[in-house]
Amino acid sequence: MRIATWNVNSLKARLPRVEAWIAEAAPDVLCIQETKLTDAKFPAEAFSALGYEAVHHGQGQWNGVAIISRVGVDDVATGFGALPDPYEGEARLIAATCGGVRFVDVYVPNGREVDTDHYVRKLEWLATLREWLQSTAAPGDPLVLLGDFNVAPEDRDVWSIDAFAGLTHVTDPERAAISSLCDWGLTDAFRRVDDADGRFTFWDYRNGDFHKGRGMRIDYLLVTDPVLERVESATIDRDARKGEKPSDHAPVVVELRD
DNA sequence: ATGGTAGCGCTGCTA
Repeated sequence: MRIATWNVNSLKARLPRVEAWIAEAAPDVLCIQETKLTDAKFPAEAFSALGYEAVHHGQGQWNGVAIISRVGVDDVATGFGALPDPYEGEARLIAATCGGVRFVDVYVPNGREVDTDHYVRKLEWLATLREWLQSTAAPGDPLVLLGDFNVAPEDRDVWSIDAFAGLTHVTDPERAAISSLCDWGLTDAFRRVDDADGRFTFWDYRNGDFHKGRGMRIDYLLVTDPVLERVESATIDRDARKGEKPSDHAPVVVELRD
């Protein structure tokens, strides 16, 4: 089974690129973030034309997450259920079971600047995610928590740690929140098979960052042990960041043995 | 080169 995560930065602006990528990469399950659409405007028929079922959780203008699958979409859930959401009203989580694996697709809040209200609520959102996970799933389940985490787990996951001094995405509390998720029973599937530096999934549109190699690895797939033992390969599709109207993120693809 | 990009939606916010 081939699974992928991709922050598309507006599905309206990116639909032609997403359709082309699906046709070429042929994922079984693609989880996307930042659709920036209402549910009413989600182009489900574009995906059914390619042989995929899709479920979407959106609000319009900002955020929005979707799961696109050709191996079924069952038991769909959105948001944190009964738990209070520090970003109430923002569409940042959708979960579904596809091909026997539970997928939890997240768009973690950016946090803007350290020690602001947004940053504090980002940490609370991640703590809530851990609590929600613990109350709705077990580490022995085949599960993938994937998406745009807006946290670079290690110094080598940014192009220059010095350039990030005092900024969000690399602070100890943010990294501790990701570690806490992993402590529950998750492992970074990409790092399991690729230990190299300079592996990035996001490059800011500004300053020509992509062409200068100034990126960050903030999109990943955290998997439980039953999925980890099936991981065959993990790649970042940098080509998807090139060409006409690219997203500022590249897709991350993980191949699982059957 | 002391500014640069992109998307949303129409003024300035978000990333």
